[in-house]
Amino acid sequence: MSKESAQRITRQRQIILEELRSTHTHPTADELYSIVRKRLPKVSLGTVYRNLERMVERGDIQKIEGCGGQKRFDGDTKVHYHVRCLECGRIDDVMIKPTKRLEISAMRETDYQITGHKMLFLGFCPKCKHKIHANG
Amino acid sequence: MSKESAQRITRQRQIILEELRSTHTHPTADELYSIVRKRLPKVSLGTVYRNLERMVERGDIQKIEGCGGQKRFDGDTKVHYHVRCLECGRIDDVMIKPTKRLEISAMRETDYQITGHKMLFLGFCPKCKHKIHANG
DNA sequence: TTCTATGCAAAGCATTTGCAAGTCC
DNA sequence: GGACTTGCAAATGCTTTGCATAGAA
Repeated sequence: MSKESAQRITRQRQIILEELRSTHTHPTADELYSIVRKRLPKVSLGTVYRNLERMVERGDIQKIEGCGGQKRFDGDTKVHYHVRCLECGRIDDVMIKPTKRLEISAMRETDYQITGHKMLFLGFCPKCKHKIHANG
Repeated sequence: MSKESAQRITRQRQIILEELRSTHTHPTADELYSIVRKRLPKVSLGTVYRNLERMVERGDIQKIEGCGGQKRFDGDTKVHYHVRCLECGRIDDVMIKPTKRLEISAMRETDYQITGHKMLFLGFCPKCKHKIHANG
């Protein structure tokens, strides 16, 4: 029951992963679908969703939630943080080394067994922060 | 354009806020709707959604994203963290004092102007952590 | 009275799913 | 050949919205 069925390397799966890994824009399933379709015009959106979900489960990619309606995906498996621009919605990586210290404090506080954490910084990106100041 | 129109204190709005503040379960809009309906049987789900959204904008409550399909809400306006049980989905508060230190590091790293952050711990709640060990 | 808020129902959007056909091993 | 995947389209689930009516100020 806990054994997963074998994985097959399909052309769709390869290209989806390849394209996700070669971008830094943290695309939505929909955006990635557009990208992949340039190489695989007949691919379906369902296939993109199914594969992304599976890759997340296997730990091959990361899912970023809490960025508005659509989920976003990140092909970088290194554990790292993200930042979202409150003005334009853009997501960037924050290559701070995540700290176990906070998890230990949280574990003491809650009696949970804590296995990880997700951090999302909020603010204004280099382009938008000037706009904001001009209006302020 | 940045001036908001006046707010009216309706019975619906009052009760929605009251009920959200008096629970610690971080309910979804839907769950809160069920609760509110006990006191206001004719309230509509749309009203619950509209009011929650407005309260979030005004900073009267917090929205918790990244916990699966539905958004969750927290009537506690004190800044604090959350933890989600990977087994049963339960959300609890983590009353760690959020640190500005990480925001400062992130600001250096990214050239964003960072105004805040959201942290979600992941793990197993006191009830579920025993189950997991039993199977492990 | 005036303008915001509500209830209801329909619409919208992202995501998931069923199924027959296709493909990998 | 058999099991896993895909494409297609319909279905699902959460949330938003339009509109006439009700209600707060």
